[in-house]
Amino acid sequence: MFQVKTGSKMCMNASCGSTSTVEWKKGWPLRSGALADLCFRCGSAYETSLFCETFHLDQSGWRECYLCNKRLHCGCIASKLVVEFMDYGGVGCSTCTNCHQPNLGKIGENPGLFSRLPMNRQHTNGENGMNVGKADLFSQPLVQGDDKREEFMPHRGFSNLIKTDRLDGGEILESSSTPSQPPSLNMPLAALPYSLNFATATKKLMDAASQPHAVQSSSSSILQTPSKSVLGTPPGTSKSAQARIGRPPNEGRGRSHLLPRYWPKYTDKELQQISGNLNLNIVPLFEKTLSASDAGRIGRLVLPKACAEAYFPPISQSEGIPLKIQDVRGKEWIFQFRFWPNNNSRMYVLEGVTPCIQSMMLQAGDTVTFSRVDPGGKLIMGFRKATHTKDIQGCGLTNGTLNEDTSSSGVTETPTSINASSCPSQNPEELKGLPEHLNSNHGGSSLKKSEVNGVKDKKRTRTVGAKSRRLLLHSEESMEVRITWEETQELIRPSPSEKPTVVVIEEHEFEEFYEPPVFGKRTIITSKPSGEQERWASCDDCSKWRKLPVEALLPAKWTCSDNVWDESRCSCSAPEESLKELENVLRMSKEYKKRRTGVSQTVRTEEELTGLDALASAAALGDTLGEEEEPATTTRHPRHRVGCSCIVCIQPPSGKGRHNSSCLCTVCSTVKRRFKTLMMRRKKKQLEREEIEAAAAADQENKEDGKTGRIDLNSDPCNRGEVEAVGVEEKEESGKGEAGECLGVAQAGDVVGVTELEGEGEKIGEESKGSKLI
DNA sequence: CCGGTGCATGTTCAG
DNA sequence: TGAACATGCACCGGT
Repeated sequence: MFQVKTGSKMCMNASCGSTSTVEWKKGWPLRSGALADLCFRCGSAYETSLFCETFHLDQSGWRECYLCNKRLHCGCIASKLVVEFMDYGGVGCSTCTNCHQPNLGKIGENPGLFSRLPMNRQHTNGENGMNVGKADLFSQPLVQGDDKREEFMPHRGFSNLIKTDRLDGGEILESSSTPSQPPSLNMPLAALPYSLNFATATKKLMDAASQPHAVQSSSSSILQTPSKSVLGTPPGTSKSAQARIGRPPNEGRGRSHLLPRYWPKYTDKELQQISGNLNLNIVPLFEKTLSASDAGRIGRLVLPKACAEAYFPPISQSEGIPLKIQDVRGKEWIFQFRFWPNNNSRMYVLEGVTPCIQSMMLQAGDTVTFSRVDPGGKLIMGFRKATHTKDIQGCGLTNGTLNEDTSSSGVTETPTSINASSCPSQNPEELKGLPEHLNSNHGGSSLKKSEVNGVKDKKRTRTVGAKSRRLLLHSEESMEVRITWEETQELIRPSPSEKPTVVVIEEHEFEEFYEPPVFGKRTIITSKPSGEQERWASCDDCSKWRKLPVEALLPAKWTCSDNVWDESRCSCSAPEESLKELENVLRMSKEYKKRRTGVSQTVRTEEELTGLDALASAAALGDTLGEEEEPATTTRHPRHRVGCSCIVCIQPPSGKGRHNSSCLCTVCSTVKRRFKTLMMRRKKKQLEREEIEAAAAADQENKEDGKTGRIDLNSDPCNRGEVEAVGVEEKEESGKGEAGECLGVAQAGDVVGVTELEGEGEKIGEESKGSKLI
């Protein structure tokens, strides 16, 4: 049940360097794949890769919080230092099962590994028996009142640890709870699952950073940790703030150690941005480049086994558990975290990720990042968009290999660093965006580019290899990248200096330009309930959305620094607009895209949208867009979305946004015109039907009278009339459709304020033109 | 028939 | 060589 093994390994602490005999325990009820060893000489923590095979707790077991390592916040010793972990949703610990006090608090209040020494001494077992924290306290699944814990403290040789100044609890607490701690300081801690030993890890990093020989050690993962100067430098002021540095696990190549490609590669700036956006302290855990399968519709994201076992809650059942993960915008998602048996092993997946992936507009090749919020332990999911291949291929530093980097996570995209670094013709300013290890001019690193993060490029990009790349290009999702001519039309703008010559052809006015058109930036126009319109554009550097005047016309390449309309947001460092507004814009962007795709696939092939559909689109669009806080679904029917033409969704809106009956806006006039035409058509049809019926009756009467003609028993005069009427209708319809007549049913005045995406006004018009009558 | 689910299999790569 | 992972595919249930 409980095993203790001893072994020998090199202490990672460069200042120690001893080949210590360490002791580790197999079978922590915490995480598989991550155990802590302690160097006998210096006390540095090891991370070993033993898999928890001895026993495996299910989620009903007793343990400490896997996320935040918190326990005993209530200070209730009688609770055996155990709390019941009730919520796997990323929330963290629940309440002490003994005193029922909430088990939430700040790290500083949390008795950490060594800060519990006074308490541990209560459990000290003999001269050398020492409680080293988790290893002792949670080596067994205990139930309340279980005192067997004392039997599982067979540690020997730890006495000197207690005496070590390094392991002073107060010092640890201070270092691990310092509020001003820069985010990067946490990164290496993240490599320690459960932040096992905050103090020693921090100390080790500091020691390593201060000792040149440690940095030179190619085998040490400390190589990739941020330098001391970086740690102490406010984000954004250091060139390293832009450095995308992989933060590796603490040590070694054990079986369950994270491969370098999963090391979180946040720049400090990104981390700061995320932390700022969420106002939280973010601890990067790992990241994964999306495969075609991950980004596909199947909605399953394959998790690296080691990462899943190291950072996600342990699961014993294949069905897994629901896992709550928050995205960088603060939206919470619940995924099913589960596994499949696979070759005597496990394959971990997150199920139900499609909506999240789509909301982030991710594709195969993009990267999702997983972080943890400390304190609290909430899981955060971010992302980084892959850059265009063309931006990288042929550029010197990356040697033509496909680099997954990067414009980054959601609201905090910073593509410039790697983009810039990829191009040989850089000025010194641009070089500031280089990761330190890529830029030999800074920091004196002599690493070759192919050895970035201690791993060859091909390894980093393995998951987007030739096969994946092919899939990437031809996957259905990626087809959206292929911009259509119709879409291109929207981006084309007359040359700014050009004045059009108006030519009238068959009573239609055309603008002629002699200069070739220029491409503009795609933007989104929204409307407030008041009717005021706003234009939104995404910065090409940081991808933040900026609110602009509706009359603003942007060049193809536009960044925050070009934002002459809003001085407070003319820099990429400026925060984005409110979340609500952004959600609205992003939703519209998505819907816009969807609508465009849908339109190109349906309307283009056949004018299937009826006048009612077009009307419903207009109504639903207006309804949705007119109300800023409305979700993507219509308020009428949660399952229906913009454009839905069902009877529910086309109901006239009520309350806010309703147009006055005298309104003469485009939509209202269209509705009125349709209504008028419809009434005329109905009247006409009725007349025709009456005429046909009368004719049929007369004909039958004649036949009966003459008794010479045969009666067609299969003929239904009414139906025949109906068919003929439909025929007439269709004929008439096509004619009117070509003439641009818009018909439909709706009550005039029932249309809400309509907000147009750029070009949508024409789009609706086009739909109407091609629409059939009802 | 279609989409979801669970598992199997082929490929890649680290040890 | 075996573990990890990407993806194919059979099965099953719902429509």
